[in-house]
Amino acid sequence: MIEKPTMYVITGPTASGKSALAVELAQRLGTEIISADSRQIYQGIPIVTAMPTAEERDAVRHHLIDMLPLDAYYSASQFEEDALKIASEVMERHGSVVVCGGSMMYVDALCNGIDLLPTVPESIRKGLAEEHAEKGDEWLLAELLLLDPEYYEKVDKRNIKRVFHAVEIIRSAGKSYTELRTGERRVRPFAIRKYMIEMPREMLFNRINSRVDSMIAEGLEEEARRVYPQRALNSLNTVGLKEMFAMFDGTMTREEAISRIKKNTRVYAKKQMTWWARDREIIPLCWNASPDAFL
RNA sequence: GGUGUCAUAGCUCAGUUGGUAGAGCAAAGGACUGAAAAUCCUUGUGUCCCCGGUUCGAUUCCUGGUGACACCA
Repeated sequence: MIEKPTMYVITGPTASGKSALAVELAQRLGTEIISADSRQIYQGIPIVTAMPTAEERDAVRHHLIDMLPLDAYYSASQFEEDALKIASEVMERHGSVVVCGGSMMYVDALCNGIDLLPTVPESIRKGLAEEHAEKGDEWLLAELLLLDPEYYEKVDKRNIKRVFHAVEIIRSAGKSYTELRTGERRVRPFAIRKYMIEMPREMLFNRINSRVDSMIAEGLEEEARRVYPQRALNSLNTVGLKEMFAMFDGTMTREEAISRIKKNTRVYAKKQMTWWARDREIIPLCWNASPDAFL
């Protein structure tokens, strides 16, 4: 019996040391890295996203980073498709692949699959946005109740972004969202070992704070200023940039902006920990574990 | 040394015409299936500085103390 190829997934809260560990592991396995990061995939924002360094990228080949223009639309589903394709190529070459990233939904989409929904045409999204702006949340909720009463019951009605999304999906597909949302898990033709780096919270928060300070020292402000004209883009709705934009707009002092970045990064790290806390397949990994722990 | 003001949640402060208290920030917990570093939800017991007094009852009023600040010497 031939051993199945293995995908090693390294997740963990931001600033827990995923990238360095992934590089070490990939070197030991003689394989490549696929990034699962919804912001590192974009070009032009290497500082705020803590992109792998030139040395790391020279040492190990990285996929799905630094490749999309900021205005490109991307999603967890597209990530699933792209990452799967690359993963099978890499596994064919090397027998294994390392996935590294902190975007929770991307990791889940790759490991378990995500429902096949229609891509929403720009015209439908825009049209709905205009209608929503004009008629308000109540109207949008009524629209969902009409189109899909079952999902209407389930959805968090105060999270209007979700309501909006359901309606645009229904309009694009001509089917109810409930029909499309099967939640089915896909079985992958390879083994998956999913790890999460664990670190005492105080230590993690200290690392986050000092990482923000070094981002500032490396020129976060200049990076933010360069992309400021495009600030409405989703790719730039990101911790570290939105606070800088507020500073440029004069609604925040420099000092406030920096401490907000630290705070919001801490909140983000907590969100990641909450997400993976209910993942039964995740294997906790002590922050100072050596790559031997995997083999 | 004298006079005045203040002392309430980790921080900044509000408030109780005497019936043991609440905002912002900080912090904590959670949701999540095609925007996810997004989006959304929930959580405030604290010797109301200390000792006494008045009162059925004091964090609130009064005496004294301690500390901070301001002004006068």
